[in-house]
Amino acid sequence: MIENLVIVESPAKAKTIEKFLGKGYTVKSSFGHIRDLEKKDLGVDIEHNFQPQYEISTDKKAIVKELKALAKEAKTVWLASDEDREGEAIAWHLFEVLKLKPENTKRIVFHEITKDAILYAIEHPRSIDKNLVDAQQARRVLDRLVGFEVSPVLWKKVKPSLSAGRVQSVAVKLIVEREREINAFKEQQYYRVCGLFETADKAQVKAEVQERFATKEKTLDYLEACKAATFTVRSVETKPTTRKPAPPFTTSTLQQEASRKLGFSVSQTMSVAQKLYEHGYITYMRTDSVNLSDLAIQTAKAVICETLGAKYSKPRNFATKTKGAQEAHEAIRPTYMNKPAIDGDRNEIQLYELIYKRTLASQMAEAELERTNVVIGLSNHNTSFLATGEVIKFDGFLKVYMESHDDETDDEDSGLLPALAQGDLLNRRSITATEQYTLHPPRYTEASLVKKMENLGIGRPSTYAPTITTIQNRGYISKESREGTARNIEQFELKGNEINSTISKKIFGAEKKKLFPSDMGMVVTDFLSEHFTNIMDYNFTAEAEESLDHIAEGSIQWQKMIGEFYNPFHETVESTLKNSERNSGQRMLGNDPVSGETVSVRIGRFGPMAQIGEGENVRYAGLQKGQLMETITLEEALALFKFPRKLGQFEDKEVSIGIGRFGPYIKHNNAFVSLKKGEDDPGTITLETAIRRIEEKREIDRNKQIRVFDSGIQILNGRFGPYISYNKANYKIPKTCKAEELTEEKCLEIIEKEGTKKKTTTKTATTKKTSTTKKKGNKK
DNA sequence: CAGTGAGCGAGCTTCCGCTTGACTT
Repeated sequence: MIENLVIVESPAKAKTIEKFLGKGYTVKSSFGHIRDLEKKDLGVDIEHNFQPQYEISTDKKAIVKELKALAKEAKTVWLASDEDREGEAIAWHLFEVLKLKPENTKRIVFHEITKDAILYAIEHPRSIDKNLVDAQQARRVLDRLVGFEVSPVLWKKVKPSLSAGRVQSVAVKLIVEREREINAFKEQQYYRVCGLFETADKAQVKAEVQERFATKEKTLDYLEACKAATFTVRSVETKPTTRKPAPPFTTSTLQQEASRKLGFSVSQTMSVAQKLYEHGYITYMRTDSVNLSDLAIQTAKAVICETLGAKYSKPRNFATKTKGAQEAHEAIRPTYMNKPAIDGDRNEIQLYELIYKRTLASQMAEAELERTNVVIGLSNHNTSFLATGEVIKFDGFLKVYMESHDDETDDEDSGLLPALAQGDLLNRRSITATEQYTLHPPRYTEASLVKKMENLGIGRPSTYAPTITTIQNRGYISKESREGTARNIEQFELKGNEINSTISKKIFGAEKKKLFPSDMGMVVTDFLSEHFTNIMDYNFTAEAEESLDHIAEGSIQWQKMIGEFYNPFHETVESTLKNSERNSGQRMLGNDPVSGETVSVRIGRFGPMAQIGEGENVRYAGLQKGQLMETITLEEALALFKFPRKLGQFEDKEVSIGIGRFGPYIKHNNAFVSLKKGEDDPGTITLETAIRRIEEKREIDRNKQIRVFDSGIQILNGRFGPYISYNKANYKIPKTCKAEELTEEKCLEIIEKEGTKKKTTTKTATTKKTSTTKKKGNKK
């Protein structure tokens, strides 16, 4: 017999709360939602007022059974899921599924896991807010209807297995639109002019001309003018400013800062944060709130006063401004503010330090700065130089933490300026004019996409990372790094009475871990934008949220809202299925100068491809990595048909050059060797070089083999250490075995064990395999 | 992984938000 059963969402939370409540309370976790719409079917009974068809999720069967048993013998059941829409729904599903009785069930909520907050909650129970639950049901049903009615349209009209949804489709659209802005961007050349001056007491001043010079001629004219000019300080203006610390972390801002400062991916940040949370080092990591508990504010204050002094302390609480924020939790902060460092692996230590400093800084005084602008005039020209200086009078929060920004440039040197006064004459040391190019809008990183989504109110803290993974898995977008190309940059330097010109190389267009749309992403975005304009609208979610708020207030019935959406929506689905063409994104590029036939690109069964002609003499070639159907030129498309290129014979077998999914390769005797990046060009590589590459590859392969058995079993040295290769499948070697000492029998044993394991575990891998074997079977 | 791009038809795919593990090539 137990006195009280308390059910929360997270097991880590359960542990903490159990400690606070002590004897008489059993605290359990539901591990999130326990029930959801039917997995297989639509799960919504359209005919009967959108009645949701719920089922207990397979991975929750065991926990539901356990909770049921405990609830039965408990005197009072406390439903303590989060205080937001989803949390309220979880409480309601628990109530329904566990068959709880109203007279001994109590609903409690708290925003922070502190003893006071929990005890207060226990003293102030309420009942389940059915209106809020209905808002959640509407949200759930809406997402299901959109996802499960639009995706099948894509299967029919574009390609099987594709997906569409309220959140993911808009996320892809953001990336597609950005790519198009970049393609449409017209870069402009200009010159930037900087000067180095000297005061009478030999102090140096760096300044920049406020104007951009559009041409080389104008730039050189200006430098000529500088030759004869005298330079005078026209004005000195000093203004005190302050800088405020950023609020403590939410999921989104943590992902952004961890990306900028630590180079973490969005999902990496979340898994490291999860570990910190499970260890009890930080508060909950999926939150949209910047709120801190009073306890946290008080302990931060104590820490700051003790270690840095009272003048550094300025306790504050921040207001959440994010659209659609639900604020069920606190901001992400250290559990104990008096713990500046933790034990853990490198990533955990770094992320904790980031969270610690950010939280502490948020409770610190503003930094006081003094910004100085000095205008330097020329005697013979009305364009002036501007020197800026920034002096920190009081560092305040900057002592521990400074937020980073996406568009940071490192060449901004606004440090200390020497004492200058109006009318001071300055000596010209040197003036340099450097060729520049305007930059296209930046591609999204994972983290900047999350920021954008949050601004639009699309997605939730628990879904940012999974959504980004999904749209990559579907092949709509990919995270890539590109090397960029070197370009000659001209620089003119005026020193004394001479102007010297130098040329230096600078890399342009380099991208690091940026999000690029694929052809499929673009075709699907266009298709959806054409037929489902309202869902693709950036305001769709925001407007839906407004309706959900009305449901939560009790002013509309949830089925009414869904009905108003569904009826016209379903008609669009039907008419699109009936009337729209299959969409392969085909684009005509022109005519082949040799045959005169048309050249086009489109998405084929195996991805984007180029095509010459139609009917009998049709020829195909796949597009290369980095090429987009939207931007490929006729010349680039024609070049794809030059492969495979025959080079000649080696060891009585033909050597040819081809271009595959992973770039250009050499084919010889059914073996494949990649060309060397940056050195070999597939269009011009000679037989001699190709043979050298083949021989290099053979040498590497020889070193790869640890042991080879007659049965075909091989022990190889791979990227992740030694492994067993047999019948084109790879097997992991258990840590207890030494690769060099493995016998053939032992290998077979491992293969058998791994083989049977695979069937039960990796679902995605097995389904993929069956689909490919099917295709092969069909061909024969 | 190194090429492919036909057509038929069965059977499958798919959403967003709550939670953790159990996966490792």
